[in-house]
Amino acid sequence: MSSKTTTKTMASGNRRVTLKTIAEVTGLSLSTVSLSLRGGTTLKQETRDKVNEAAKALGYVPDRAGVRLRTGKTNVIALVLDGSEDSIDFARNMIQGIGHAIKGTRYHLSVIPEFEGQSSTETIDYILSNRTADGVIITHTGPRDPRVQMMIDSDFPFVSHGRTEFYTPHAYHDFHSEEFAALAVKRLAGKGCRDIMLVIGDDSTTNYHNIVTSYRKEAARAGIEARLFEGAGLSPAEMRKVGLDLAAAPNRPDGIICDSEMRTIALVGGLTEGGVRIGREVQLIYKQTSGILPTLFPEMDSIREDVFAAGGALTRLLLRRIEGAAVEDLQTLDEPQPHWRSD
Amino acid sequence: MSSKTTTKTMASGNRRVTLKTIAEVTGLSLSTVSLSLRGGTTLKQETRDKVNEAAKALGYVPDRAGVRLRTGKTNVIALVLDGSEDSIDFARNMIQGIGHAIKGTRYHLSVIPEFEGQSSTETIDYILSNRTADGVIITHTGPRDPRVQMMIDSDFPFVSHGRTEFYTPHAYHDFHSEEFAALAVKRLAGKGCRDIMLVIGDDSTTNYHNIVTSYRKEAARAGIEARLFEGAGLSPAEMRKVGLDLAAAPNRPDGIICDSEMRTIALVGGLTEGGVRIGREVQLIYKQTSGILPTLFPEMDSIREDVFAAGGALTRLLLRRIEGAAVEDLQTLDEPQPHWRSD
DNA sequence: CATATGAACTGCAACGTTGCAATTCATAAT
DNA sequence: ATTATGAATTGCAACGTTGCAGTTCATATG
Repeated sequence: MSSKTTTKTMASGNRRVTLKTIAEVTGLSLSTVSLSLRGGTTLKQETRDKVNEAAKALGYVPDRAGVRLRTGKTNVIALVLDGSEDSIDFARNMIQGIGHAIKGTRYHLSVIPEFEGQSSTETIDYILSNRTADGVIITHTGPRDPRVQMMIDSDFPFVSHGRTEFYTPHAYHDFHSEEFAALAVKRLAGKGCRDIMLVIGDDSTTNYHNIVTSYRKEAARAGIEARLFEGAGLSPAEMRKVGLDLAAAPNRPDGIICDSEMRTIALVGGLTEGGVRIGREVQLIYKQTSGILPTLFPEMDSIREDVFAAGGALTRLLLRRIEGAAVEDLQTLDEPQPHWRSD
Repeated sequence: MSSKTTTKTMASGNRRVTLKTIAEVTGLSLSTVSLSLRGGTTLKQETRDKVNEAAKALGYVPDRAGVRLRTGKTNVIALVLDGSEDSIDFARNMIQGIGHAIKGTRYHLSVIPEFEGQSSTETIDYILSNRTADGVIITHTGPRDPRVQMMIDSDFPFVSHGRTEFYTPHAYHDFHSEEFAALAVKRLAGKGCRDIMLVIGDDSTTNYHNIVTSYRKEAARAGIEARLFEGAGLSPAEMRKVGLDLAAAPNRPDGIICDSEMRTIALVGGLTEGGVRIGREVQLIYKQTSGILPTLFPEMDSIREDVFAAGGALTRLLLRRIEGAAVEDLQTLDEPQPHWRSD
């Protein structure tokens, strides 16, 4: 009953519109139509116009299976989705970013979730041997990430959210973690902290090493104590307990840097329960990615990574890679965006 | 140098393994191989064994494009991902649930993100006219959801996370919101509340109506005041302000039910800032889906929906629907799981 | 007038799969 | 020995696309 009807839906006797349909309508051969639609320059303008008009009028969209069978091109990009909970709403932001970037292209997004501790080389192996996508996006890379190795070896297009330490270069778009750590340390030092602590997670990632190295260097330069707390395997409840214990500890640090939203929430919960006021007894800077934390802790300093934008950037790099661009031109770093509160 | 090498990778001269390869190896015809692999019962056991062995040894996997072109079956299920931020990590949980359920099947998951306010009928229209998936999962349905209407009309397999009010039945797996509201009201009444408030979002969803109706009914039964606060369009910061104002309001409710994690965080932030202690001056019950809130507010009552499980349930329903099961058998409700704290 | 040139278009095969119609071949019935 | 029966297997066409090798046909060249 709605007056808003889909314009695309044709009269009635619906059969799929294929090249053949257009050929019949225009009176041209199938080959000509195909050629024309792909921009064959040997065709005369009149013919090309005729084909284009017919294609548009009929709502022609190339059949993915046909194209794929013939050319091997899947027009699919695959996102291998890490199970990590560190960054809140990481999946949604990343996927929306990708979705936004492929809008208007022929690409579809296939998502392959990974589960805790599962070896994701299987996933890559599957994609590689079944050519199930034209390119892959992976996240949370390690220094010698076996997935990266596999894809380099078989010269398969991919981008990583995260760097590696391979000699052979590859496409990536990464958060500038070194800069993150440096900014955070400087800020804490500037606020007068003398004994700071970095609460950090998964030591298997390149990110971990980048942050830690930069953290130590910058703290040394500022001449302040730099401790490390490895929160990797801890559950949120355990992390909360850490905060609580820290609140009561005699040698409590006067500044904390936290690289994960999940751990920030848990830690702050514990500290607060222990009577410590963030911004007073302890300074805290966290890495912010989701918009939830600023609502929760509007008065806290943070440094932001825009995951939506990262998804877009990764996708654009990948598409260029698929089109054959040199990997050296496909490496970008995302500058951390500090959000300092009242000074 | 790792000793763990992929077993699948064949000797060297790599060409894709197709039916033809198996035919050559076994000395059978292509048709026989195809028939056998699909379990042709007219073949003699010896032949079938031979084919199966060869297929396994060669690591045969049917080519998706070939199958799709021939049969029209895409072996893809599409998730239309709502942009809503209400439930934290909804996307990840849902996708992992789906991923878990399709593990071992031939299905891939294609994710189509939606953006704020965008009409998602286009998305459905695209899937429908290009047969780009065998089935669709949609979420956050409205009572007369046009997407549902479209898919019913074209008899296309789908499941929704959320019910509708159409006369024609369709497959769904939904959270039992009525039960959620009833449980929450009873709990608050049991704690002595006389004037409660439901903070709720998007009034375009069926869920909204189900909750509100049940909420009112149950409050009436308990003989207590039942207010409604529509938090739909509000940003987290605005929601926080609402909490702050509420803290200072003379007629502040003594119990609050919140249907969204995002709004819970913001509201509690505001209330707390305003000096109100949750569980003392005000009772609060929220809908919990992510594991973050219990860490943040360990002492607060909540009612849980397991989104991971929902993803799995939706997928199983959808696959049965694709296989032709009657929609009447594909409607399930997920019982809310109350988590009451210290009494 | 015969032939070369080139512009504009077309036929055909192939990608990997499936399902029907047809074929082979041994055995049983006449 | 011929034919019918049926079990086991195979050939062929088709799904929609692309790209190469032609073909057609008008015009230019000798």
